[in-house]
Amino acid sequence: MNQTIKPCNCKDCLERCEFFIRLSQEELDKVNTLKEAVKYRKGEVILKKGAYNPYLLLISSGIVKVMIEADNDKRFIMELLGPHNMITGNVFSSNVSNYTVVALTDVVVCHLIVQPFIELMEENGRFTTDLLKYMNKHGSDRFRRLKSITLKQSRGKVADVILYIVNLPTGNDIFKSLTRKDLAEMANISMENAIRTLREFADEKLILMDKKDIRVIDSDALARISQIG
Amino acid sequence: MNQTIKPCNCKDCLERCEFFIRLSQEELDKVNTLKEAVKYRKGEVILKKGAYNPYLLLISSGIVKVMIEADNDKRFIMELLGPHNMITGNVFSSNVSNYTVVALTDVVVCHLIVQPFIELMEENGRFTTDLLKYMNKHGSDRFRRLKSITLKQSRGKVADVILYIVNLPTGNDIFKSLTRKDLAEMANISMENAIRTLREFADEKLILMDKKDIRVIDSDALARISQIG
DNA sequence: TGAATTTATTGATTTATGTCAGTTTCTTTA
DNA sequence: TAAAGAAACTGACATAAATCAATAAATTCA
Repeated sequence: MNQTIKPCNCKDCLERCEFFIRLSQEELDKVNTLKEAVKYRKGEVILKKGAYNPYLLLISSGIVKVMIEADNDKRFIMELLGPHNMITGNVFSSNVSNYTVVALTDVVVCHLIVQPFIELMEENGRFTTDLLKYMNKHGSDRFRRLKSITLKQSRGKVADVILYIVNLPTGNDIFKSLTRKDLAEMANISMENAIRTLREFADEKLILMDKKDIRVIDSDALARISQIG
Repeated sequence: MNQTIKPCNCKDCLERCEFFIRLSQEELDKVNTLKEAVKYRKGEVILKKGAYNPYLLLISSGIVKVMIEADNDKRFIMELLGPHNMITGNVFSSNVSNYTVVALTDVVVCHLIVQPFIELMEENGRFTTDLLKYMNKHGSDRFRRLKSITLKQSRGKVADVILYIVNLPTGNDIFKSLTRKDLAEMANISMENAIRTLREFADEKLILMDKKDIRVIDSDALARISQIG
């Protein structure tokens, strides 16, 4: 079962988030009192679409996948997030989550209740502006993903997923936590198609596959495949 | 050629945007001095992906389509926006646009230069919070679109596009401004596929097609098709 | 450790959807 | 108003990618 620790034991998790720098110590202390840390084991659901969720989720440690789900069990993984990222989702416009968050590794998530947070935002424009910029930047990443999904075919999509993952701050070893199904759901193609495309890339010596581990050999070639779609 | 009118002649275009309500008259006046209105004719490009763009775009009148483009000429129309909507895009994190905006009808767009705007945001947390909520709400719409594109097949996608359009504030008559290619690019399928699917819906008496005009007859059935994907 | 379960892989087949080519219908404008 | 061009449509065909089925490999855990 998940363990709730309160107050949060990750004292620096706010300071580590880029958009909290404009808060005074006093404000930081206030936010800290709102925090509630929860541990999740690999594979556990952190947040389910349709669930009541008035929280901002601050990843303290570990990696999560953020995805959308259909009523059949089709899924699309929008993004992977590691430490010091915040999942805002639709919490500023609704208390019902429209996405699902699952732990890819053991994870500690700090929950920040949104209402007092909004009060802080209203009081401190600099902070809110930084937050908005932060969200905007992440929007650009999602934009690139959207472009991949809507405008490319399998090879381009899989190349993009590989490049997306190796460029994450947490980097290369994330592959060990991802199943083939995960990769397929990131590329929005079938698992078999993903496997075959990875095999192709390996045969073409663009990547090296060892069990789940994937290492990029020819980054330029992957970028070219991404480019042509 | 486009006509630049400065200062902007649409005095109320700020007041009409929901997120400007928390500005004082003084602040509003300040923003008004930053505004530059530009007229575009139907079909003209308002903003091109890759172009330098340090502006927030405020739609004063008319309808625009916001889309992403590949290097080949494949396109995906993300959203349609009408009067009193603001296109923020990625302007808070980059001055190079990653999307293209095209006028679907004759359009007047107010350009707001971003830097002084950001200063205002930093000074007025209430305003910035409202703006962020506004963006978040629009994010939810995009979310629904993403869900449609990634998890459904043609019939579900086309049903979603129809429902999306008829639920826009500007409503039903937008269809008159949209080509079959536009509808296809909204559903992210080929034009021929879109045409055939629309024909199906018409044969099944779910919609009524008269030239470009589309009228929904059986909204529930469309919702059901949307539901099952 | 070994049985059970999940995950990965491969080949065969089907299918949804895209592409192409030709025709008709609209729209524009000279 | 006629001619030219663009958009809409239709049918035939090609193909990328999904699905199905069967096997192999890896993990889990009792």
